Amino acid sequence: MKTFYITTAIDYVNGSPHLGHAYEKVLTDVIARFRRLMGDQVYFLTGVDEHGQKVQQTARARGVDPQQFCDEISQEFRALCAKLDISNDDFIRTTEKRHKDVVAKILQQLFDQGLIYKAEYKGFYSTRQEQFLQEKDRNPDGTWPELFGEVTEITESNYFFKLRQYQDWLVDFLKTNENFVFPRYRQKQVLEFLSEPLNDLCISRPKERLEWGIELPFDRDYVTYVWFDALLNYYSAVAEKPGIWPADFHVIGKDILVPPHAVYWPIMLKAAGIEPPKSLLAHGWWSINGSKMSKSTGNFVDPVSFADQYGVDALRFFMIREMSVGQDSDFSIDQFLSRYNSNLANDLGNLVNRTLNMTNRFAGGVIPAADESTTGDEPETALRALWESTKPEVLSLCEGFQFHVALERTFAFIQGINRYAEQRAPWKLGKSTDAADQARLRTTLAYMAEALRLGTALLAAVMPSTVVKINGVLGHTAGADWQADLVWGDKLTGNKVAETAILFPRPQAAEKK
RNA sequence: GGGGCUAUAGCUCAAUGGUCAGAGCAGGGGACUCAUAAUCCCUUGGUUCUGGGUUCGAAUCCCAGUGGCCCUACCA
Repeated sequence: MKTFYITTAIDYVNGSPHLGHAYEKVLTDVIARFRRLMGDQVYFLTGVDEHGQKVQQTARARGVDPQQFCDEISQEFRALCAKLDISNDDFIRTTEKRHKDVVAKILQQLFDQGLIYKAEYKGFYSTRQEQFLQEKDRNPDGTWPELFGEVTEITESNYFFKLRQYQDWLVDFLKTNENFVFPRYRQKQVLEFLSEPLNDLCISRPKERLEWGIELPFDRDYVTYVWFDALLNYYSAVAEKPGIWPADFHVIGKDILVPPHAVYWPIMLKAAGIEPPKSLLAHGWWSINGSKMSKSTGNFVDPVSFADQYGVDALRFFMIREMSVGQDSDFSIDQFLSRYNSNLANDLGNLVNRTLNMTNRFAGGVIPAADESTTGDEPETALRALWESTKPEVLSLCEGFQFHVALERTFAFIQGINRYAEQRAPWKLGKSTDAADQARLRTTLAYMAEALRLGTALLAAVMPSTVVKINGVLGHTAGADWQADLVWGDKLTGNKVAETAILFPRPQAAEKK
């Protein structure tokens, strides 16, 4: 079986993690967990991009060595993964030897193949910003904006990769592989970009203006342009591990689809004789309270402290429930609390608690067997029917990355369990001594618990620790075969349940502590 | 300037060109008491951004606007 290989983009360590980083990790994690649950063998890679000009500049500004700076920020990203319950199998840093070796090897190979050549680049250079400027950077009157400081036209020798040579191949590749980019409509953007002739890609920076990078193996006066370096992480991480490459999905932000991932990357691989990835998944961006994320204006959410305050699974749930994959979405505390209270605290958390409480009160804390004389009745058949329609729908939605709708359907099922409880009213049945009522009571408690187990199982990819907790209070441990567990049965019969469980305390109450 | 996406109820989203555009939340009314003031039932609410067009039929397809987001290669 070929491994399902999925990656996030590697995060640039120029700054600390924010909500966008958290989302990408959680989204990728949900896909990875879902594939594992479906029986695939999964390899999940994430990591950090540590070279380049901004890292060098920021490290200098702080008066620390770039490597030391990278060590510190990289640790924050590792901590983010741990905090968010990300199930990555590997974490790559582009300053690691395993990565640098692969980059050097591929550069040398492309150079030997004659696909890299030296040429002069002429342009307007801003010393203050340490970068070449584009025509679009100019003021309308032709002058350069103040932030660039002194701008001079200079000529610089650099190495170029023959990108253009592969343009026709790439267009053909994209037309043959219509599902290369998800969502599909984004592939149009790539093809539109390719309707103009590509320029060859400058893949070097002279050391006089940038030292913090991977040295070109064929010219030690230069370091590698950071995109060329960074993209190779997906391959370098698994170059020594057979059976993993090619990647099934690179999960990335929509901002880095064109040109790096959809143009540079497939061409780099093609040129090096390596199979291209199977697909790219481009997700949208979060705004915060309706406007762009910005640290300087304080419009910023720290995912780690947010998770500390409200719970990791609550944050994971919100991000996946709220965002339609590929589209943008807005993050606000009001919307978060609305989802938290209605779905997590009221629908699910309260259902867990009332199920436990009634089982304790009316059945001595042991989940009874459903009584066969009643399982053909309308409330029971309706609940089972709801499950039978919910399950395939949710699985199919998850296969298509429609996780936000899948969660909506899952919670509709959970609401169905609450509705079932109201119909049967076990608190009334419990007061009756009639044998038929006692039979209905046993069935009701059994059905509530079983339905809860099943509904919870559908949340396994999104809220892993919540699932363990709910199973725990039901005296249950999920089996190795998830799909086999998604079958209505009597797995819980005879289990001793916990006394009580407040899984999602109301935030107001939590704050009073 | 060029390109891609997007706009549906107060909010977040659904709706292979085909019944009266549907859900959840919020709002209003009622019921219930096992439960985290919870749950359940009923219910208000739409010029599908605007203007044209194609079609027997358009939220959906085409054209033009408007707002938002992103890209437009050497910052990543």
